[in-house]
Amino acid sequence: MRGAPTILHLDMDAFYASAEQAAKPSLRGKPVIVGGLGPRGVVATASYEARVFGVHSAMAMAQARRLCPNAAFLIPRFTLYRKVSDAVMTLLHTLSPLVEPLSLDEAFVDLEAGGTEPTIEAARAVAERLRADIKAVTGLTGSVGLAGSKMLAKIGSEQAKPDGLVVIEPGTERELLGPMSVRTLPGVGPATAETLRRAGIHTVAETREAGEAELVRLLGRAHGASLFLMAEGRDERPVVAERDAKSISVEDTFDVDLTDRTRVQLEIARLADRCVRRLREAGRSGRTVVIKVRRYDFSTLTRSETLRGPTDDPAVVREAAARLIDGVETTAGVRLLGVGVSGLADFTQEDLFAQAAQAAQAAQAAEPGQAAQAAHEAVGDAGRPPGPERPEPVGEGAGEASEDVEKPRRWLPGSDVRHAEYGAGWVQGSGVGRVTVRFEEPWSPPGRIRTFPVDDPALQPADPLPLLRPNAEVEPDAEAEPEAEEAAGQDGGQPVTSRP
DNA sequence: TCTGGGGTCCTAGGACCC
DNA sequence: TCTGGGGTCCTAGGACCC
Repeated sequence: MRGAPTILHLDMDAFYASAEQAAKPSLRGKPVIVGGLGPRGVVATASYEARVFGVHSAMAMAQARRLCPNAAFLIPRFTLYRKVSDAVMTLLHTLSPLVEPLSLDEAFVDLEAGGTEPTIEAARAVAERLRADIKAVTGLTGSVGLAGSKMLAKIGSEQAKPDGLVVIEPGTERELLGPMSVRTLPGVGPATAETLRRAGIHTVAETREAGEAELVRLLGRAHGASLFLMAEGRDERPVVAERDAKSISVEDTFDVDLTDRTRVQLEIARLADRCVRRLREAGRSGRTVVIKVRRYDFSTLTRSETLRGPTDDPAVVREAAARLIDGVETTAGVRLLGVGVSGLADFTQEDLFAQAAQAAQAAQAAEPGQAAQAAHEAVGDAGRPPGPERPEPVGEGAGEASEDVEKPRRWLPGSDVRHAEYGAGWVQGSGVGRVTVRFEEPWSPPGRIRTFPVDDPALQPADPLPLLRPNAEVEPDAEAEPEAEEAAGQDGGQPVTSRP
């Protein structure tokens, strides 16, 4: 707890939906729903106009369509969101070296570590300027909470939404928290809330009154103790700059349950390859391979296998995943499959080579019986030596030949296109051999719709346009804050993203 | 047309070791 | 042969978060 509100929490407002409205002038002021568009999709973000109809994150897309049939339904465009996010995070780093991102659209900043004077006035001034800079650099709005702890800063930004700033003055925390729902506290989800409700605990004040011993009895050691501290407004968790990932995983939900065993095995192999691709992009390797299976009835199980040493070899991960799925009954139907890797190490391929040699030495030094055992463990059931043997390119040729086959182009609603004659636009919808495109740019007036055959060669997929017109004057408080200007103009004053 | 995808942390039991 | 106690690793599941 601090005497001054120098912990800042930033939360961008309806981030994905707002980015889409900024990119697509015809959608401004209208309900926009971003999420999975398949039969089993869920809502990722709903614009405020759509929330009026009761649509919210994590809702089944089918229900969202019933509640708000006239909304624009769009697939997420993570490339765009990541670029906007990078620009925002760059602004945050001008405030302090201690920036802790929680997701693409959310972060904590320790202003005191960045040299902001520890007073309400100074913190408020920094936050107001940040909000203005975010607006200038991205065209989007973010809400900010300022408080003496992470928990209160986050509660503040929630109260500030949309497009606001709330300062929670140190000393007022207990009074503020008392009447709030216990669901407000971090770590209290549906299950914990239900446990507490059965014990007659609904508010933060009641949580406090229950006492630590009672909370520990109800919720277990760690959870009970931390909940009691939070309820008292005591939160000493420091802002920590980004930590290394501890696991990497990929998963797919299928439009129709899988029952064919061979298909299940094929999908597991593809997922393993995708997972390793991500692992390698991150420059990491992993030691424990996990598969996840969600069955037709939504029951979910995981199976894992820990290797002798870390690997980033697609064949090794594929084979481990294959062994694991072998032990899982799937005949009744599978709706989701996943493959993940944990126990991550920073090793690159070369490091692993040295490590494998070391492991071999260690095995030799051990008693013969143990060495045999160690070798067996390292190899699993596949009869292969430990370590990063048989390096192999991931991707093409890595058991995914079918992906190279020319597929019919799919025009997903919301995706960017470019037409040889009409220029930049986005897919509004498609069906029965036709695709409808609206031609507009983020800085143009709302544009017109045209329809083409899906295989029209003049129509091509495109990269997202920047949200603000390239080379537009961007002056986030230029004279007062040269650092912010630099952040805004990484590529010569062009904000957020660049045109292909 | 019920329920995504990517993560983190905690718990608990058994193996194994000292 | 009536029987410890702690520490770590592994596996599986569950709650929670965005």
